[in-house]
Amino acid sequence: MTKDDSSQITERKRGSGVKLVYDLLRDEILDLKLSPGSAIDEVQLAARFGMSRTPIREALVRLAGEGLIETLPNRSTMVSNIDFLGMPAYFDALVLMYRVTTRLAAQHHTADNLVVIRVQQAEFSAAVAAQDALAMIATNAEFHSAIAAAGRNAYYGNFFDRLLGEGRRMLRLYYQSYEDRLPPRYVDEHEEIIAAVEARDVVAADRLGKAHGEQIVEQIGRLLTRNDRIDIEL
Amino acid sequence: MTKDDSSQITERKRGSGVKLVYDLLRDEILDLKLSPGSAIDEVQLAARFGMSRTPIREALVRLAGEGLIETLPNRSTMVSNIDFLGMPAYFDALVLMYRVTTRLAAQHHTADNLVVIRVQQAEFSAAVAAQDALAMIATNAEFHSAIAAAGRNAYYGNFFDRLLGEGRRMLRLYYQSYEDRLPPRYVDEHEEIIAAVEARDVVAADRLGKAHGEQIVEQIGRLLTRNDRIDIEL
DNA sequence: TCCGCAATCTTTGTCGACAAAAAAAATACA
DNA sequence: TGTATTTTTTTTGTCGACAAAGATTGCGGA
Repeated sequence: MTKDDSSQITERKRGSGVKLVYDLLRDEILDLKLSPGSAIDEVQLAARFGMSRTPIREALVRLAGEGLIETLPNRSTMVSNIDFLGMPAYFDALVLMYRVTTRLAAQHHTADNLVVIRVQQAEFSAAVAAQDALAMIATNAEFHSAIAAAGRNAYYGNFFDRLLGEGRRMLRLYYQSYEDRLPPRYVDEHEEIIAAVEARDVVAADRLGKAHGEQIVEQIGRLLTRNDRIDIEL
Repeated sequence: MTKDDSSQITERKRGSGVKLVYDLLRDEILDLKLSPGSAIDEVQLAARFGMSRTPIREALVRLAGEGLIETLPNRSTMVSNIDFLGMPAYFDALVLMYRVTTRLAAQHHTADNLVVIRVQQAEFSAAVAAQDALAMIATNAEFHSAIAAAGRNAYYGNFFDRLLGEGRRMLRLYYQSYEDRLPPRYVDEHEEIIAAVEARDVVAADRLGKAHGEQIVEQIGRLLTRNDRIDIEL
C-alpha cells in the first residue's frame, strides 16, 4: 500500500523483534495513526519490519489480549473500534481509579516516589506549554501512573495503566476539545495533588483525584453533547 | 516426565487448538495442578496435545499476558509464583470491586440478568452442599461475574474477572481454611445480595458487597496469622 | 440482466526444520 | 582435588513452506 517504509533492515538481537513490533504498533494504534477498523496485514508487516510472520503474529496476539486489535477467525484482523457507547463506563472507572490511586499514594508513598512524580509533572507541564497534545496525553498518563506506583497496589496499578492506555484514543478527543491548548489550570491541579500526597492528606487526595477525574468527564460530555446543547439552549 | 497423558490424537478444527491449550493450561494453573514455579516445556506440550509448537506458543503468550506464566528470555518459562506479599493489595482491590459491581448491578440490572444470577447462585449452592472446593471457587466467581455483567460496565467487568481468575489460587487457601466445608452462611449472603440488587437498593448492595468481601479478607487473615496468634494468646 | 455455482485468490493457521543462547557436562590444567 | 575452559545438550526464537477457510471473481443458464 504505502511505499514510504523506512526499511530498516538492521540486524536485530534475537528476541527483540516482538517487543519492537508490539511497541510500535501499540503507539500507532493509540495515537490514531492507524485508524480504528483499518485492516492489519501480517505479510505486509513482516515485509515492513524485515522479519518473518512468526514474531509479527506474537505481537498481534499480545495486542489482541489488550483488546487493541480484533481477530476474525480465519479472516482479517483489524484495529478495534473505539467504543463510544462505553465511554460513560470508561470514565466512571477512570474517575474511581484516580481517586483510589491518589488516596493510596497519600498513604503509602516514600520520598523517591515523590521525586519521580515531580519529574513527570515537569514533563507534563512542558508538554502543556509546548501545546503538544500527544505529549500531554503521554506525560499525563505517566504522572498518574507514577502516583499509582506510589500507592503500592499492583492490581490497581495494572488496571489503571490499562485504562490510561486503552483510553489514549478517547483522551485524544478530550484534548482536541481544547484545540490542543490545555488551560494551565490542569498543571496547577496536578500540583495540588502532589501537595496532598506529600502531606499524606488522604481526604484531600481523594477529593482532588475525584475532582480531577470528573473535570475530564465534564469536558468530554460538553464536547459530545455540544450540538444537542445548541439545539436545547435555543 | 509423566507418561499418563491420555493421548487424544483426535482431529481438531483449524483454529481450535490454541483455545484448547489455553483453557486447559489456565485451569491447571489456577487449580494448582501445575504448582507455581514448575517449568513448562513447549515440546512436551506439543507432544501431549498432538500438535506443533506454534499453537502451543500462542497459548503461552496469552497466558503470559495475564501474568499466569513468566518467561525468562531465551530460557525457561514457568508457572508464576503466588505473590503472597501482594495479598493485602489483592484483597483490597477485590473488596472494592465487590462493592462497585454489586452497586452498579442494583442500578442497571434487567430481568434476564437476574435469571442468570440465580442460576449461578443455584450452582454455587450445590457446590457448597457437595463440599467441592474447586466447584465452589468456580461457581462463586461466576456468580459475581454475572452480577458484574448486570452492572453494565465492561471495564469493571474485565478487571473483576481478571481478579477472580488470578485470585483462584489465593482463594484456594481461603477455602482450605474451612477444610472445604464452607458454612452455609455464605450461600445466605449471596441471597441477600440478590435481594438487594433486585430491589435496586444501591446502599444495601454496596454494604453487602463490602461485608461479603471483607469477610473473606478476615478469614484469610485468620488463616495466615494463625501461628502468630497462638504465640500471642499464650 | 440477474442469480447460482465453480474456479481462483487472499489471508490465516499449522508444521517441520534450523540457528542462537544459555545451561549442563566434560575435559584440561594446576 | 579444585577450577577454568571447551564441548555437548537443551530449549527457545525465527524462518519458509504448505494447507485450510473465506472472500472474490468469472462463467453459464434462465
